[in-house]
Amino acid sequence: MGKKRVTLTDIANELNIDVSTVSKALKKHPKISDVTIKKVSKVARRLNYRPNDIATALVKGRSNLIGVMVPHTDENFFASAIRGIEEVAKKKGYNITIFQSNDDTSDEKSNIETMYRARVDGIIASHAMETHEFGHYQDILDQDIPLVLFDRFNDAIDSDVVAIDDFKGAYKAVSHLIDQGCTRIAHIAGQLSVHIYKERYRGYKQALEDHGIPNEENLVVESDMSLEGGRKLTLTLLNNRKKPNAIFASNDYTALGAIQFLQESNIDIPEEVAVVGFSNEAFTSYVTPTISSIEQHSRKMGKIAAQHLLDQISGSTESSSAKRPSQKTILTPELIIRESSKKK
Amino acid sequence: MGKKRVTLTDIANELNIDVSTVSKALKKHPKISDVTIKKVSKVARRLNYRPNDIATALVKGRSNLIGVMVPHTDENFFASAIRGIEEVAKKKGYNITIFQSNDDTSDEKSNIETMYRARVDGIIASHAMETHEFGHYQDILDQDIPLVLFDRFNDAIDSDVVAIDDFKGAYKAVSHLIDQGCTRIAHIAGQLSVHIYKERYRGYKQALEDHGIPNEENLVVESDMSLEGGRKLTLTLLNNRKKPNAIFASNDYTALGAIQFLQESNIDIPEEVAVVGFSNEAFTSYVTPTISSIEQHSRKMGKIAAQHLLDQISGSTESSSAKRPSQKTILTPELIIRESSKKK
DNA sequence: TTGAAAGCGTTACCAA
DNA sequence: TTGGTAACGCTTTCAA
Repeated sequence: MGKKRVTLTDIANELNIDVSTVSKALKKHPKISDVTIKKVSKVARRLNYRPNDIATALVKGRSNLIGVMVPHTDENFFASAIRGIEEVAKKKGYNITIFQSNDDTSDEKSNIETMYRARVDGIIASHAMETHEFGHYQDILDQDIPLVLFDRFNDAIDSDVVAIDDFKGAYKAVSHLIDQGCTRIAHIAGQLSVHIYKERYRGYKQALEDHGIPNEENLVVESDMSLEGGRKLTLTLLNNRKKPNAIFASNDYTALGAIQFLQESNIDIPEEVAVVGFSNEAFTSYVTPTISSIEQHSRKMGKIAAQHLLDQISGSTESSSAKRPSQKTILTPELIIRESSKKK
Repeated sequence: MGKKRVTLTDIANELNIDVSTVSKALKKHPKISDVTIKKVSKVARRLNYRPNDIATALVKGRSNLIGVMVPHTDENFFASAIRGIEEVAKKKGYNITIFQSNDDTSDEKSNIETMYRARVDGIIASHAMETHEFGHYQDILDQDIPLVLFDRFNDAIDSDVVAIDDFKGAYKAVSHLIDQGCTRIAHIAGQLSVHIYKERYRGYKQALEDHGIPNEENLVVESDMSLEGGRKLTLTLLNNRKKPNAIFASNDYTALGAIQFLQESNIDIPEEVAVVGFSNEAFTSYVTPTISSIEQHSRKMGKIAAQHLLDQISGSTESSSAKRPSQKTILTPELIIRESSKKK
């Protein structure tokens, strides 16, 4: 049996005063005399009293808990977003509890259910890759539970959003390759049913068009975003009659796969084929050659998401009848140029 | 104002029956008639009722929450340990809430305070690097709150422990280098005041001794565990009159720094200097040359830690008067041989 | 099979 | 300045 914890009642009994007095004394309520405050805090310290936040949450109707759900906690991007969220939330006295969907819609639903039951004060989420129906997110909004979607979101849900401009990121990457003199630029895309990958593909096409380079269908391949996928698809691309002289990959793992395959084929990087990835994973600056990539500002994204959520929470506490319009923050991605695309 | 949530009372009023009946009906208590159960669940579904876990926690005295504290959530090792913890905990209906100490003892203390106030049912933690006084952990034990320390622990605290055998890991790494014919093996150590780094140093020395290789003081340097530190100290090591022909680094970042410096100095790896790191970070298999390292089984560590904690929790529920002795699980690390140390 | 009431640990309101 | 009491939403025990 867990040890019996010290309660306000214990302190009250010890001093022969009322619990309500103890409660007020501990929070230095102005109507309580200094002597009482002193007495109470002394006993509280002696008994090693710690408030029971669960009881407080029940009466206040607030848990001071923020639910955070991401596809995978151990992916660099999400881990650092979570870190950003935590920094901001903690400063305001909120704790966070973390859930992962494993990119599985039914896990996602059950996580939302759990958060709801735990009466979190708000939810920050990045939805599962395979989620295409967003009723469970709409339910959150319908319950007036503050919600912020980050990185992955969907226009069907009118919530706050923090994301980067994937279109612009891709546009920058491809324009840079064109600057370097590349003329036949291939694209290893992600599943085009997914918003962010579609946007990256759009940015790729737009950049080509704006620079008067024709868009060739067989220079675009769709991958599963794995390193192995990057290798295989690079082989496919090199089998083209007219080989590409650059590859823009939708993430860094496929970019790395491409680079490995090119190296094994004795193709010079970046002179014969230049490569740019996406996400700026830590390893891009460790490998040889270092890989040019797009920085997504994950930590900052997390911070902003938390900020939006806290705004909503404090907004909903006030009885402002007007409904606050949802906030959409789209960050500008940054191109980091490294060896894999910088020609002499 | 957040929307008013549906409660048991709402359902009871709707049906003109008592809350207690509703409560029992919803959990299909055997003494409640099937008709009532049907009626109740129908209304519950219609009103979209969700139990308030906070209220339940208050009356049951259990929060179903596990507190997890690590130095940094965005470090690969910890992120994947957390993932392991979550998998196991969730299966048993526990949620986890995550805290990071930022390797700062005062953050660590305040996190413990918060967890205590939140009435977590148990704590899994890896202590801050700079923590050398463990009273705040002892407090947890004194309150009979289940505690498991993982990876970083201290003998001053008699808690459950899950860790790897750092001594053995280092021993394996160094023995492997000797097998490869290396005779002058340097060691880039971590702060030797920290248990795990001290153990790795011990393993290093023991391996040398067991193979009849003299231990030379100036082949051992202490680093801050950063990539940059690895580079600088490799320079120091190469300045020795008799240069080393192998380096055993206490983590993968310093190993990578060493490799970069060796490459820039046109020293062949592994023929002239072989390198082994520690932790088996993902990037070790991406870089050139791939880096030999020691796998620490972080995910598994997390799973076992959670298992130990759940054992403690269920043990403390039973009124078994006998105090359960603390469980120490020491995993055996695994040597992963890659290009940086495998000679032809 | 159902109901009534007490209680979990706090807070908040009104009365003393 | 302090005390009493109801209330938060649920579970549990005992009575009906």
